[in-house]
Amino acid sequence: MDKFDKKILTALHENARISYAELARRVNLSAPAVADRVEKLEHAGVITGYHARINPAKIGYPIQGLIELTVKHQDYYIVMEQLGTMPEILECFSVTGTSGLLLKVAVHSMPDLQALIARLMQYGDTKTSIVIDVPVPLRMPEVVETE
Amino acid sequence: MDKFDKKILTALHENARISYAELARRVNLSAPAVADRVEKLEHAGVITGYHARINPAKIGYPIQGLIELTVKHQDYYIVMEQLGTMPEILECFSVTGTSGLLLKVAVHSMPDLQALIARLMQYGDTKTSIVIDVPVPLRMPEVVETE
DNA sequence: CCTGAAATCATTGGCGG
DNA sequence: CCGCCAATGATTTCAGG
Repeated sequence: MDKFDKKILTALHENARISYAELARRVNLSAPAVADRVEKLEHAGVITGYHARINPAKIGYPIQGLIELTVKHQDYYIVMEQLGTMPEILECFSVTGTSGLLLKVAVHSMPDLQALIARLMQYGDTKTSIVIDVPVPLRMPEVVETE
Repeated sequence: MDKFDKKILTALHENARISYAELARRVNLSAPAVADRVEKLEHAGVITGYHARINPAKIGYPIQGLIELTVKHQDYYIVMEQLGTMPEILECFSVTGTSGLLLKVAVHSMPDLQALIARLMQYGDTKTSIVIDVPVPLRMPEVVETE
């Protein structure tokens, strides 16, 4: 993980669709060299994917929420299975503390949010917040050069 | 937003680095046609970016946390400014409820987490959870076809 | 939205540090 | 091991229909 890898990660985090040729120009290496490094970063698990970021509000999901779900321990695996079947759930974190799970969700309407909460309440207590704004949209940790 | 746009969004969410040629094959359109549609989706704000997903644990940030920050109202804009200067903060949501802000953070070590919390406590009460696992890594809302 | 041509890019193999 | 160069095949892009 040197300064080249650092620049590669930064550039691909900023725009994952740039060509190897363009990436090569930005980091001052040849295209085969950067392609090689990118492949190594993928294989090492540093880069785990490339994703288009889609604005939920523009495709019919104007309401985003965060739901803390306090699951009874014996239901944990049943819940995890169920979460996979609910398309409104965009992301899920298993966390320490009483709640156990934090879900990021997007829904069409308030009644839909209510229905989702009702469904989740089968598995434990819920505490819901509505997302008003996302002031820091997405950032990458500062890469620490090694070796 | 028809079935072609839906397929385009799904494919680019799954892998943002595929070529227009490959995308064209998957949706049964020509490469110029898909390139045109993608540009329109970007310009319409449906696609807001393409990002490499980087595993924080592999670049020196093994600990991820979620911090609820209850900001005193008069400090809100000062806090927002400060958050932009803290590289450990990966994402920030402004939410309803008492806490007001939810921060997703990644740090090198527990002492670093403690230091970050200490810094944030200047601006309000904090409640920190450690992320144990991310069972649903990232999903896209189901696209609803219109027109 | 498609086709087709020209420019650009990706990918491979071989060479040199 | 790592990166560069060169050549081939694929892709992007633009024109015209």
